[in-house]
Amino acid sequence: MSVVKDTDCSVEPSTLCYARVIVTHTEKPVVLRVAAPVPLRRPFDYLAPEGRNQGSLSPGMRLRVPFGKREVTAILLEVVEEASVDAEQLRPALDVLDSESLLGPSMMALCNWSSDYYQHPIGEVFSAAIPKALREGRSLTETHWRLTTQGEGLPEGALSRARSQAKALSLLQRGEQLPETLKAEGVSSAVLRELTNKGLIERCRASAHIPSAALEQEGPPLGTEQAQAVEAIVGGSFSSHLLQGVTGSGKTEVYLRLIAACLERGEQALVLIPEIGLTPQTVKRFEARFKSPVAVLHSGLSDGQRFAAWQAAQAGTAGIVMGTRSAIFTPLARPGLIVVDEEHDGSYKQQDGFRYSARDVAVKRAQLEDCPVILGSATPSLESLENARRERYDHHFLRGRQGGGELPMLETVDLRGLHLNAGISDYLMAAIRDTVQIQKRQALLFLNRRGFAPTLQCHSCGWVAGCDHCDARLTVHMRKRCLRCHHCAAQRALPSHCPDCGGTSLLTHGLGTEQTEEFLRSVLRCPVHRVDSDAMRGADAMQSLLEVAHGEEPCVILGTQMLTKGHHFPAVQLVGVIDADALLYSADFRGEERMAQLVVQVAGRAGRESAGGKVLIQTHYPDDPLFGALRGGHFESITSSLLEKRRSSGLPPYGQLMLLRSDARNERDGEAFLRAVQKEAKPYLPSDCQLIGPLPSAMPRRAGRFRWQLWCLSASRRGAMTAARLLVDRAETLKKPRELSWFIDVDPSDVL
DNA sequence: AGCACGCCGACT
DNA sequence: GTCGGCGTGCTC
Repeated sequence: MSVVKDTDCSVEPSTLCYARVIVTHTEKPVVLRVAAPVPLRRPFDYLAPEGRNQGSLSPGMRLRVPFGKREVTAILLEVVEEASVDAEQLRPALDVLDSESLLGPSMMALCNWSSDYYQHPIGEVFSAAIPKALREGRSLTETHWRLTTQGEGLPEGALSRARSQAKALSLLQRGEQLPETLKAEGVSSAVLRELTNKGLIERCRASAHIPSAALEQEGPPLGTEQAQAVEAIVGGSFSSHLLQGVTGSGKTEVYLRLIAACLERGEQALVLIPEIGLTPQTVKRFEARFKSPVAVLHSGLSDGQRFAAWQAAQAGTAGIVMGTRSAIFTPLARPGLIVVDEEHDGSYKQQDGFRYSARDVAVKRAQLEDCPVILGSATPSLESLENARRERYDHHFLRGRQGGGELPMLETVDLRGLHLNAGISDYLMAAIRDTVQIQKRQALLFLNRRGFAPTLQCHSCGWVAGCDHCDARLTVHMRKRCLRCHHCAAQRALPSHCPDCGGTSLLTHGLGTEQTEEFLRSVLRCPVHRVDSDAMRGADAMQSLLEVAHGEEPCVILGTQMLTKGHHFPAVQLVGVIDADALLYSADFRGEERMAQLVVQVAGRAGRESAGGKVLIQTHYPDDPLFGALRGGHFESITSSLLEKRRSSGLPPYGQLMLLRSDARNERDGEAFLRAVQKEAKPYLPSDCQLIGPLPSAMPRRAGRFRWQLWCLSASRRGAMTAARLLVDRAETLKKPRELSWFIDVDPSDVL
């Protein structure tokens, strides 16, 4: 088995003679295969550090290793017998940073699977699973404080003259404590330092105590369907479930019951929620039910907060771990349940770097952890519906609304030939007036375009304000008196005359939330609130809006996509979709699916806690069968007809889609590169895969770069995987212009 | 991604 | 004569 011959060593530098020592002194050579924190798709092999016995090494430990001219923290993937490179090239690792694995076998398997499935560098996958502090080589911090043996031996009433110190000691007599807990009791860090100097207290790691399964409060009684769903899902081993229930049907209560059962088994629950759904209310509802601590993970946390929540999950001290997309890679000491709420939501797909779908990773993880996974939605994705149809998922329905609310009536307004004011027909206007003035309720209007107008044009010469860096028009923002590109950072002052002909008559075309807001303000006496990313800049803007929405005050709430994400609007009686057609015009093959989901989601905001809600959808195509189905409340018939279209075109979920995308300063480089990849890959492509393109993106130039894509559509998963590896391999080997970049997007959420 | 080495232009 | 521009190549 020895791969290093004696003769090799005589000509090698002294450090490499170490290799021979290891090889000749152990029965089997020990090679440590690691993931280095670099964007490379291959692992690196090392020798064990000097004077270290191999028995204590397990995958998921961090190693300090020499890497080129520098030192990095790498993750041990596996211990193998034979290196993938010549033994002379191996260098010994410098140190092992952990006494036990940070991740455990199932998380290691998940990371390896993700790296392979999404064809993303393994080192960057681990960056999603291990917090920055640990990746930078810091040790698993001793987060808690406890009494030393000397501290434990103190007599009753010791240090009574130092009041805070005595207070700290009495708290610690109950057991170890977090510094935050002590601080809340009035113990400062100065006090802790003094006690440390006296040798009475010390830092320690949290003992792996299992959090209490006790309830803070009982839940409401379950309806029949809820009880059936709970009954069917509850259990300890792998099973996957699609929980489909309209807004207000009580999906959350089903999750809460299942989490309670999970905690009772002494296990932890992982709950994923969409990006914008992570309101303090969501967390509060869970915290109000359980005594067990909830660890929260989202993008707004500092490194320290993230590390603390990660540790609580990993050590098992948090019973519930709740977070957005990236939380799916948080290790759990005793996983027992995974919930993906609003599984259709686009924010589960990461749109840059490591382009994973947290929903799909969640299903894989449940399988590896051997626990149940629930995907919940009022409007499931076609992928999940198809999985349910194929009986990969158990399909549970919640049809009734809790608390007696009825599903709102849905009506289309035929816009053809109608006079519009800021996009609003007289019919919709009358409904708004009736709602706020007569009924004294709230109206919610949806318009998926922010700004005042999407186009500015010169009336004299026809000039149109376009972005210098993108193939896009600049949006007029009246409030800030500027023109902005919604696709890059470009922004400039609103011109007073045409830059081409000097004409002073500049017209706006089209409609945005600012304009509709202005119009509504001018004709209505009640407050009009605009909810879009411009108006919701401040940290508490959303908070104060939600306070308004939860009040009884009649008002109009006008907003973009933001409105559809999980918020409760109990006093809303009328929902208006101002421009449903714009949603249908999408160049993406998921346009209709998105539009149907959006209408149903936005409709779900109406009359949630009152009877007789109404939904008006303005469109020029009221005869489209999609609207017919929406009017009839037949979401199922929409999805089955959309699935039929997907089947005939071989698109997901009937075929697997991957895009090789390129991005270059030069207009033609990307196309040439993708064409070369295609030519190289074609002879080796699995028979059930086809390459389409290269095609320019829907917006070919964006932020000064030209974007192209090569489609790969595969009939089988196996074929898709082979093709993905092939495409990436060819793209990596082919020489490319230096400033061209490329990436693969497996299961893209859009093809724009 | 870093971080080297490497070969061509304006400076104390 | 050197400081430094970023092109190219490698990391077990």
